[in-house]
Amino acid sequence: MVSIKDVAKEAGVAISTVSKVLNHYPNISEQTQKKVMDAVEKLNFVPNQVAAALSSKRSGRIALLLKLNMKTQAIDEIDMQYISGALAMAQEKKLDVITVFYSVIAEMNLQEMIRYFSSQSISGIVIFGMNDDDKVLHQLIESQTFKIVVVDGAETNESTSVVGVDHYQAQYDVAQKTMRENMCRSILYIAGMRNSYVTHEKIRAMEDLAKKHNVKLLIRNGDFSELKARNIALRYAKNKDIVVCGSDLMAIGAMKALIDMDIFRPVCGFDGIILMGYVGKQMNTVKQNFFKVASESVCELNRLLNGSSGRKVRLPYTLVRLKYEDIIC
Amino acid sequence: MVSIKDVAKEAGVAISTVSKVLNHYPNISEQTQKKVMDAVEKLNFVPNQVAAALSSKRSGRIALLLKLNMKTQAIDEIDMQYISGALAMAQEKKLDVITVFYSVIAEMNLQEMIRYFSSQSISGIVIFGMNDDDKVLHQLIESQTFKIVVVDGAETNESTSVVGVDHYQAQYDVAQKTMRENMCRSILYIAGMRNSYVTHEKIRAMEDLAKKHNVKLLIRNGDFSELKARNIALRYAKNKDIVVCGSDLMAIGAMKALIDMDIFRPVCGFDGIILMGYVGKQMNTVKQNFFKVASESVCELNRLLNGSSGRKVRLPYTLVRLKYEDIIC
DNA sequence: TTGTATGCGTTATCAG
DNA sequence: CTGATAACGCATACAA
Repeated sequence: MVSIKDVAKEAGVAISTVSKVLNHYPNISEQTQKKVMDAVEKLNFVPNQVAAALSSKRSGRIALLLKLNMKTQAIDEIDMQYISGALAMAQEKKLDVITVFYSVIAEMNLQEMIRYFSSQSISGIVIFGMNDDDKVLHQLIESQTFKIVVVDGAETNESTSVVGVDHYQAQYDVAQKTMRENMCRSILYIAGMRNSYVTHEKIRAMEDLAKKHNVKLLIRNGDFSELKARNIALRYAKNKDIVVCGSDLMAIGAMKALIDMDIFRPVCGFDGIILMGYVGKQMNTVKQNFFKVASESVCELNRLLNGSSGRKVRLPYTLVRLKYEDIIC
Repeated sequence: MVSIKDVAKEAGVAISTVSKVLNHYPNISEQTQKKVMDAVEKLNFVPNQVAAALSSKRSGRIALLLKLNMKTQAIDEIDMQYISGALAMAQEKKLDVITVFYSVIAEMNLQEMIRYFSSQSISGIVIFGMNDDDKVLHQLIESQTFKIVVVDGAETNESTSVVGVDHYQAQYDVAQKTMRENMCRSILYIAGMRNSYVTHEKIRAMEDLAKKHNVKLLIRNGDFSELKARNIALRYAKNKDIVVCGSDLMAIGAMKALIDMDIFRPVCGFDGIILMGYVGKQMNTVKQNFFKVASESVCELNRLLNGSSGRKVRLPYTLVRLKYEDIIC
């Protein structure tokens, strides 16, 4: 393996000089800079990130924390977009990435969790799909031991940012659009996980919308489950005018239920996943760019790592209807 | 951060002794062993893997090489299963994992690729979805620079294993089952990527099957694309008795085409992805356990890392039909 | 502007 | 059986 030492020898300079050139230190003469870069080029040298991390203490290693649902592929689609978006930006920012599933850390207390990440030289974490009742994670955030970006999260602090679309506004928009396209005096809203931050936001949006337009609103809890949404729709959809769902997967469950009941109600979803194209019926939905969400999260994390302080980053969304023709390729 | 030095001081022994205890060296007295373990416990010490990797050169870091398809969610499902299976086993075997997409290394030559992985202290690689014409990857395998497991691959060598189901037999079985369930004198086979190893196997199976049962066989290339399969079905399915596809996604494309043409032909797929449950029509397919494939691959890689030599590992499969009721949850 | 020396946390090689 | 001590590859304060 070719090391910085070889480069130094080849270029006829000291190791530290090579290091400085590579890390863009100021006060290096054009000449030595060129000598070093030539040697790097010639030897095809790539710095050993592990050694660099050890030496500098500032590892450049970040963790992606994902909540994996082993049964529902819609989640797979979103998680894959998250992963690829994150990796793309990580590569650009030269960050080393490890992927961790909630199941791995589920049983840990705060100290164990800190040790777990520390032992891996992690300095930043992107948390996807966090809930209110992930108590230890909240403690982890409050401890400010690591720089953290929470996707679709709520609170920020000095070393914690949140990134995501405005779920309140998006839910409001898509539901209002669906209302306006149809005669609507009453809405069935099938909400996501009760303890999820985005669910609070979305319910708030629906309540405000219902109040503004003076329509009846029935809220039921679908827990992001296709099956639960199906059962809720079977039970309550009949005497409502439209069905609004907190996720596409639940919208699909509800729509399938309506088809089985042989009645029609407009259904709208949330997320814009490809699976929507396979269902046969078109629905309004909010298209989030999960790739972008993740890449922006890593970008933001990188900023935190470089000393900036936590903040809230809002990403755009669009309202769409997905047809089979749109998604086949 | 508590280091091995702190443990040594606490236990009243030398650093090297602590290291030996931790790495289960022989010839350590019960007594010091206990002293060290007590100190480890008390200080809540977890070894720094980064430093260990640097020092030992044998990193315990492995890379997952995935071919990401940004448009088709079916692939997402499979890739997610791969990732989670791999991570699960990696955790068990205490291996550090990084995830790499083909796009990252696509343009590299052999030397650059070796440097890339070396610089990350990678010692083993699991390659998913490799094709015949990934020339540089073949060189990488031949170079035996790293321990490698190729999922659904062909050749092995001293430091390379292959893991996967028997695609020949599986394709044979599912097609034969579908044939027997229907009057069948002619088959349309929509094959996967031309340059993929599994495609060769599957085509061979179909040819043998057709010969044995003395039925007509038309083979067309669908490249694992839902759209291409659709077009092929539109064009050729009408005067064939059954349609056999090299992947579920193509089976879905073909089935949708048949529905559009308003004719019925039995279609069978391959993979057993959840999306099959959403299509409305049931089809025979081969269910692979992708989670298991990946976890077994990592397990096998671990064995290679520990000095065993390359071999071929066969995993089981089952024939199934997926209904919406099976996949909703 | 460049080079020297030290340390990061661990493993590994020797003496003892 | 245990303990110094030299690497591992790189970053960085400090000296020149």
